[in-house]
Amino acid sequence: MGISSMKVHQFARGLWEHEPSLTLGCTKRLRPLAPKLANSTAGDTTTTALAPFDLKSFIRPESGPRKLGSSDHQEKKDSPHPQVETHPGGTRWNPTQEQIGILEMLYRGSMRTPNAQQIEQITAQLGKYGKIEGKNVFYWFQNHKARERQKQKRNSLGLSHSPRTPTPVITNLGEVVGEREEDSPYKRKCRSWGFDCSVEDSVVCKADEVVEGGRGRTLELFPLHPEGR
Amino acid sequence: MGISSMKVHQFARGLWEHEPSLTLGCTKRLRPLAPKLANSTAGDTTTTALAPFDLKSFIRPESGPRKLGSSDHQEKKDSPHPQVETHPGGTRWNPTQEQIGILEMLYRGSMRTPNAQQIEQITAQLGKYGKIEGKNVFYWFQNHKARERQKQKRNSLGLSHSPRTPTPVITNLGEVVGEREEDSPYKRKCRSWGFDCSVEDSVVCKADEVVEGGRGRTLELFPLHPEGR
DNA sequence: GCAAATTAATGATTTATTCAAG
DNA sequence: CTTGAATAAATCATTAATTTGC
Repeated sequence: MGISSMKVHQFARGLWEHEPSLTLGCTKRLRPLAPKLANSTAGDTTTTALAPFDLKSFIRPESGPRKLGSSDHQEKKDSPHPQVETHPGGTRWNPTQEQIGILEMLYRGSMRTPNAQQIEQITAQLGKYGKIEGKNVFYWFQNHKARERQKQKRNSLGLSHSPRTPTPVITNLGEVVGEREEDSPYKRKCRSWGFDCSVEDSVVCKADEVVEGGRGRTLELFPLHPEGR
Repeated sequence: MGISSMKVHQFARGLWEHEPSLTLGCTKRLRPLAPKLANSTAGDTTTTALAPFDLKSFIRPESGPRKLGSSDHQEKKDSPHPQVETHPGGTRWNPTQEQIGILEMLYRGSMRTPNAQQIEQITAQLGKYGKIEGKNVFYWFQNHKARERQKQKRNSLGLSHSPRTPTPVITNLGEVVGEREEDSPYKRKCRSWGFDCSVEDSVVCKADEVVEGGRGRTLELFPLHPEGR
């Protein structure tokens, strides 16, 4: 019984994003919105100041206590020293253009499900352009692949290439065909999970260390795999 | 099935070797207007040595697990039939009675989706009874939960109405939407990937070290693939 | 001109399926 | 057949471009 409903949830905060001081604020990524092109931003207004602390973050999700009946021991996740929270918990990866560019390039190059080793290296490389972890790379490929697929499906479906057919027929119930993409689905299994570099804090991943420093032994992670042999 | 992927993306490989002049296609997030990427983060140190980004390294010619003598190409992951034979030696986890017993106990104790830390500890404990890895624990819970659920579903279905039928809501797609199990389904998010114990090769995870050594923070995980061994 | 409200995009998780070892 | 392993689909959750109101 433990209980302890301590929420493991801590406050999020995007810290690493220091000020946008000079230059214009176009550092940011693109708009997630509709693909319309319109440049905005531009550098005139000095305002770029991003929101101070705005945040609806106040809306804290209130994550429920994950009750685990696990026996004994509760975590001691909280930090004794309230430092700037550098904790991973709340902030999600926010890829830079360089990172996205590289990932897309790899994707176009037919990479779909990189293995641990590849992820490790990609992460190391991308780490040069901004904070990033292996899981981000892993997820990126998963999501990109999936969304690319659904986009294509949607296209082939509703919009057969009829020059002018304003009324794309929407499939009733029949789902789309189930053909498996050539590049993807279920084909071979066997993959071992890996381990890997420990990127920490708000510090950017140091590629070099990660890649080369094999000696320190990397910590591993969870679904991990030993096998190296 | 099969079929062929005639088109190969090999050419892509060459692509990767290009320099960082990448084009960064603005497929999505990128915006044509964006003044190139270099500005990574603006104001901070521009030092940047920005690495050149050589993807070549990703495709590491062969570094992986040494697969003795087998010379194969690692390129084109697209291969229709990647004969990635798994490991000849049989590698899948073969749980012992004690391990299963403990896992089931935990399951009955309401544990469904242990987080990294928990997995870490469980693994450590179970490691006392036989070789095991974090991923095994992870998968066990996933599978057990899923199968337990489908078993129940099957029962309630074939068994006509049970004492109390929740009357599941069915969507037009035929999907059942009604209530989600109280246990698990999609409700809370937030889990941290984890990190974790460093299991060394074939060595069993040492609980003590793992548990206490907790300095790890966020590590990550991902799949890796052994290419055979 | 700015900032809250909208909204599309997409990062992160969980569940459903499928494959395959034993 | 049972079940460990792995991938794809569905979903949740957060971010940032765009809209809207002042």
